[in-house]
Amino acid sequence: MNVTDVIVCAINELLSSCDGEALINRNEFANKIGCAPSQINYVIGSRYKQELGYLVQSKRGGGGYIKIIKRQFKENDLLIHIINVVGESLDESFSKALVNSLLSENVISISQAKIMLGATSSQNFKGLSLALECKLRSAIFKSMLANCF
Amino acid sequence: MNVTDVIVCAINELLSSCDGEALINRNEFANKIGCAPSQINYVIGSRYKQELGYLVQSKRGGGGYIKIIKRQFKENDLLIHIINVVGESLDESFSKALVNSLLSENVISISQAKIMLGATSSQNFKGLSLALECKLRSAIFKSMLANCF
DNA sequence: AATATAAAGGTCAGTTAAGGTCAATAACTT
DNA sequence: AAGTTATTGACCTTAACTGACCTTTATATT
Repeated sequence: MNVTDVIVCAINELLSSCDGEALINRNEFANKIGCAPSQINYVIGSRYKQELGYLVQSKRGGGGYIKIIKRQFKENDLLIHIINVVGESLDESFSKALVNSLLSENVISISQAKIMLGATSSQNFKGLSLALECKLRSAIFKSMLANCF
Repeated sequence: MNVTDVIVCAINELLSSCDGEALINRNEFANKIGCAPSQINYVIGSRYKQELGYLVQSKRGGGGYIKIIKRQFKENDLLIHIINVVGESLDESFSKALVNSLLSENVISISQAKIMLGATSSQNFKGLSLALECKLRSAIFKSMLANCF
């Protein structure tokens, strides 16, 4: 069994015993497992992605922590589906279309839609290459959806 | 819970029980909390900034005090204030503080706040320089606010 | 009135305590 | 052999906290 798997097990156990919220101190946790602290980041980055329904929050400095939250999506599987449909790149017109379709299906409200359109507007990315713009838009779009519910 | 959080709680309690005005004697207050007097300044400086809608007044010498006043914004004034306050660069922690401030003043709803937090999360900007990240966040943040109403 | 002293609050650099990133390497898989 | 996944450590950023020293103000003394 990989160290990575051990970490995954430990986090999952925390998640299920703590109502979907695992709160850890990175150093202490790494020490208990017996690995480098940075491996905790590797595991979180590779196994607890947004598209899998997880949210990760953290704070540095004194009293710092990492929090992993498992989302209950229920009937909003549509969200997961859309998050998966959006790959690593998203252009403005497709992003607009997605927002409009979410709106017309009443998954999001008009005010939410407006914010999303603002966030993904190409105006925000002036000066960047198109490839970078689309990559960022994809990350931002998925992040908004994942955080939204 | 950090000492800083204890101080924040104590100040917030004073603010809400005293009609938006917290009046303290620094030494006495620090003594009650159990910290160095200068930590009070640290907390005020980092949590009760003018940009977040607070005014801080103080007097030294005998009978000295520190007064923290929570500004009351009318309607869209807070919105205007925030758009003005955000320059060409915005780091994650300040952006979070601004969103929370909009939320607590009921200028935006919780679901709007979540979308904004998702859109401005540093996770979206991995691989970029800090300077570019903050520049983009500023553009996105202002764009969301501008579209929002 | 001028001066000295005491009683506040302010500042800032330095310390400690976290978590984040990334490139290099090792260990699997196919 | 090539490609993917795991693992690490050196270096970075952020946050909390403190104490030595500074400035301001009020009050007591001469």
